[in-house]
Amino acid sequence: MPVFKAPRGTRDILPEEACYWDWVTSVSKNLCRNYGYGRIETPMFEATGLFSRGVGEGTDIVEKEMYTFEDRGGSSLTLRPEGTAPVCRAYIEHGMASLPQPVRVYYLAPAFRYERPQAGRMRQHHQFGCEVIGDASALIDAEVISLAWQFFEKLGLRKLTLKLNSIGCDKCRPGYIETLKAYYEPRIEKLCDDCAVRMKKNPLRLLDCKESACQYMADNAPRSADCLCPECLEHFNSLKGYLDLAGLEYDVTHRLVRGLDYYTRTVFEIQPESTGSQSTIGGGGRYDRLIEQIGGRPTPAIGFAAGIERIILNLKDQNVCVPGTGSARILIAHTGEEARSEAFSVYSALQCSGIGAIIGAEGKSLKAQLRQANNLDMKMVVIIGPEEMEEEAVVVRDLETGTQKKIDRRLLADALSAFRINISG
RNA sequence: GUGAGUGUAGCCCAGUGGUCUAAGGCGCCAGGUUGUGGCCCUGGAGAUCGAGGGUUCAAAUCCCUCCACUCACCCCA
Repeated sequence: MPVFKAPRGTRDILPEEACYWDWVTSVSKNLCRNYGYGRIETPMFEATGLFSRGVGEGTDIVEKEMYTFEDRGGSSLTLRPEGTAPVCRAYIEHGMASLPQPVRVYYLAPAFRYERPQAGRMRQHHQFGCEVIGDASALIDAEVISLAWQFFEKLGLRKLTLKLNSIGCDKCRPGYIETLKAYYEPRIEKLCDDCAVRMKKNPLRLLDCKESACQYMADNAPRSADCLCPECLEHFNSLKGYLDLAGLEYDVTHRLVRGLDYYTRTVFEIQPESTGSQSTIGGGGRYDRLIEQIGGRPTPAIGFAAGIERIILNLKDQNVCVPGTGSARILIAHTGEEARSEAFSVYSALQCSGIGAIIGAEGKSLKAQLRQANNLDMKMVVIIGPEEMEEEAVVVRDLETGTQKKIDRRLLADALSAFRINISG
């Protein structure tokens, strides 16, 4: 018999960790409601071409990280490696261009990338993301960035920094890349092996090399923000103005570039102080060309995504208290066959009136049932045995004080309320 | 895809060739109170020692391969 394990890079979310997931999802939903974002969920897989065209042929995601397979009908499909391209596909497919613009949506969804797993890096991970489609203004950039920041604030995460940059548009970026190449060309001998490859393949990525020799060169390299065309410069400046108005602190990090090809103008990342080598818990940027690249009319847009597993790592790291997951706090114990049936009736009645409870295990001693109640952190035990059957009564025992009293069966629901049972706590 | 480290019950771990039919702690189950939890005492269940192969009279222990986890690189959430 083979022993089955969760596949590499995947993880079970167990009940003991569920409170963190509930916390992250409830914060994100409440926040999005306040910001006027509607929920969207796209399929877990899409036509492969959506990603190769949208994310970019040359990116690591497309080149070596996608879960691509052929279905029985011969179509090439890919497990969603990121959330933005599918949302744009849905925007086009459902004619959302004819809704009032911009369209604001958010999602909570798994993403799949075939990578070497590490702490904070899974083959299946979950993202909270939001996208605003159909508005090119810097005001919307500021909105998305402040939503992202608020999200982490409300979660209770501290010691985060917001990194911001502008990488220009189709008009000014080619010129910037030439400037960058011209800067690196005479220094090519000093570059590390990886950077020699980047020089040819994706010069922008030269900027975020971690080799110390390259770092120095990157620090002193020409900055994209200094090479922006007038429109991009204006956009970047007004964004910074809005962020100042919102009281958001940001570091303009000229070496911030991102690994997906579709970004234009604004890019940003939110980084925790440090959790291993995973330095980003959320990031995003503007992607004004993506929608036309996948077949829509030219439509500006901006988005943001955060990794839920990484958020949870940081919540634990920072000892953030999250609300407990609501759970039954009453156990109905019973001894004897007759009492068992009665216990089940009581149990059903409580459930019907919305009072959470669990029923004691059949065939276990009263002692065992009480021990179980204690181990499960129950607040209250209702005891029904032959004696109570005789008297049409039940015993209600408060496990915290150790006191109990016998009451008339019909008064049970009232009595439980009188004990101020907190069934959610 | 590259490099390094680790792998003994649900969890933490002892054990570095024979005394290991693998020890201890937490947790779980049960008894001590034949209708009462927590503390205490006692007992029990639970391990093909990550998997497969090899060396040896003898392997948890040495060697090889694979798998997984962790860390770093790469990249990203």
